[in-house]
Amino acid sequence: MRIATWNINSINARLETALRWFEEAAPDVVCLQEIKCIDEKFPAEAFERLGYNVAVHGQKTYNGVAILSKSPLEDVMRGLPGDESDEQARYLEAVVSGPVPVRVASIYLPNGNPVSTEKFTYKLAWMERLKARAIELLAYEEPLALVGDYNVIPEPRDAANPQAWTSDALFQPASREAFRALKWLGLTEAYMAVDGAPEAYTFWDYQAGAWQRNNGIRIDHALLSPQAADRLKGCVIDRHVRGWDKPSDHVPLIIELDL
DNA sequence: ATGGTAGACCTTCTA
Repeated sequence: MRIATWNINSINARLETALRWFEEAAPDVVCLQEIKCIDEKFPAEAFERLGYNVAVHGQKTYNGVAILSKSPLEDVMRGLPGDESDEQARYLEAVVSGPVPVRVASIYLPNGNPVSTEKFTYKLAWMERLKARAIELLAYEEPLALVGDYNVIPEPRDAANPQAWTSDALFQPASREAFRALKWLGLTEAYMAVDGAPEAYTFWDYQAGAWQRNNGIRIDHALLSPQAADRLKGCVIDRHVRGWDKPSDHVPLIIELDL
């Protein structure tokens, strides 16, 4: 089973690009972030025609996440627990049914810039809530994949020009520590776990010719429970999609699980 | 030191 995560940067502005990739890659499950629309405006029919079941947690203008799956989705949960006042649509969780069910979460972790504002404290608080949810889910001792745009550059090797990110929320020591703390719970980062783990990026800014200069960062990640990591067969970044017409600034990250 | 791009939407915010 192949599970992908992709920050699509508006599903409606990107529908043609998205469908092109779905037909090319034929993934079993796709977690989308930054759909930038309310549930009613998600083009679900276009994906249902390709055989996908659709779960959406949308929001007007900003954020918004979705899960698309060829096999039925059960136990759908919208929103990250831990703060009733949080209205940002950044977390959607569901169980992909099958002989070996897999729980999947589509995560759009807050960007957190600028660092000296409440946006950064919100980011860190959100990561703390994600950690609490991960502790609950790990207790099930089942295959679990927490995938998405984490907005964290884990290590200097994950940026073409790490110096340029030192004052950015994505590369703050506190952000990186919180990401490491998630992994220390017993989650395996899929991309780093596969043989080789070549230096590669998942995001290139639209500005200043970042793609042409390969000035990218690796901020989209897949964290796996031990029961999922045991079944990990591969993890690839679909880099070429960034060179298409009307690209998202992110590209898909795909994990393959032997279920 | 600044500007460079993209999307939603109404004018500026977010990234």
